[in-house]
Amino acid sequence: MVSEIQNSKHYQCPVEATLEVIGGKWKPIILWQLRTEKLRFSGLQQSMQGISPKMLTKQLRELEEDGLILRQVYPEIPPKVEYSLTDFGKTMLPVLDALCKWGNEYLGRECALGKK
Amino acid sequence: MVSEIQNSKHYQCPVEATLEVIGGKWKPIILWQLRTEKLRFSGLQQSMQGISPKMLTKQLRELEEDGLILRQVYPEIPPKVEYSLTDFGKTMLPVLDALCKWGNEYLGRECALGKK
DNA sequence: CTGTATCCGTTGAGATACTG
DNA sequence: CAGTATCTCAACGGATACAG
Repeated sequence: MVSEIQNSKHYQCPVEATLEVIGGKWKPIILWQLRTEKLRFSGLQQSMQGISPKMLTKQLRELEEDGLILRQVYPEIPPKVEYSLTDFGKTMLPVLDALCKWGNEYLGRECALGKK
Repeated sequence: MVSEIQNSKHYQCPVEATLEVIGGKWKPIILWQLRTEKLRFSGLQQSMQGISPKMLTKQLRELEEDGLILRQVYPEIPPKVEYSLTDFGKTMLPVLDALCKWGNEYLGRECALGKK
């Protein structure tokens, strides 16, 4: 998918490419939740009030294809799957941080990633 | 609109609020184009290959409502309208820059806002 | 020149029920 | 538990024609 973006599209500005990867309603939140800890499917679902399993699956698959998150399947009964950020995924934490900080000024609230 | 966002929604993370303002297919590009110069409606349309007037109008109105851009109407015939970033709008240039830089690494290309 | 109005297809996204 | 499958509605977004 990364290669598809590189090959098939041309952008006015790389911002577009970035937003194609981390944009949308749910992806930023998923990445946000994973910034500090591994989470299971059900854990993510609880963290994100209101997302349907269909949507969550879709977003997770796309993030996985783009190499931002890792999906670890434990072959147990009942099944267990853990999601975490890859090293590549971690490279965009500063970007999320920037978005977060601007949102704070905009909303006048505090940000969990906080001071650094 | 800003107040609507502040009042009616609650976010898991301020990132959501930020993306609600600068997200989408066209807004980042509009802001990008306006980062260095005032532009007229037709100028923006040319800069952004393929956008329909309807879409451009809609995005511009929303950015204006959110206080990011200024719309200056010159009461002439033929009409002339110039769009520019407000001071508030300029506060998100660093954010766009962060998105841009990550896109560059991701795409391996250069960014127009450049080194700083 | 700067938009509106209309039509239309595609994608996003929620609700719900169900499966291995 | 971790998803799929299906249905549904709304929002996004393109094309085009037209108006002040």
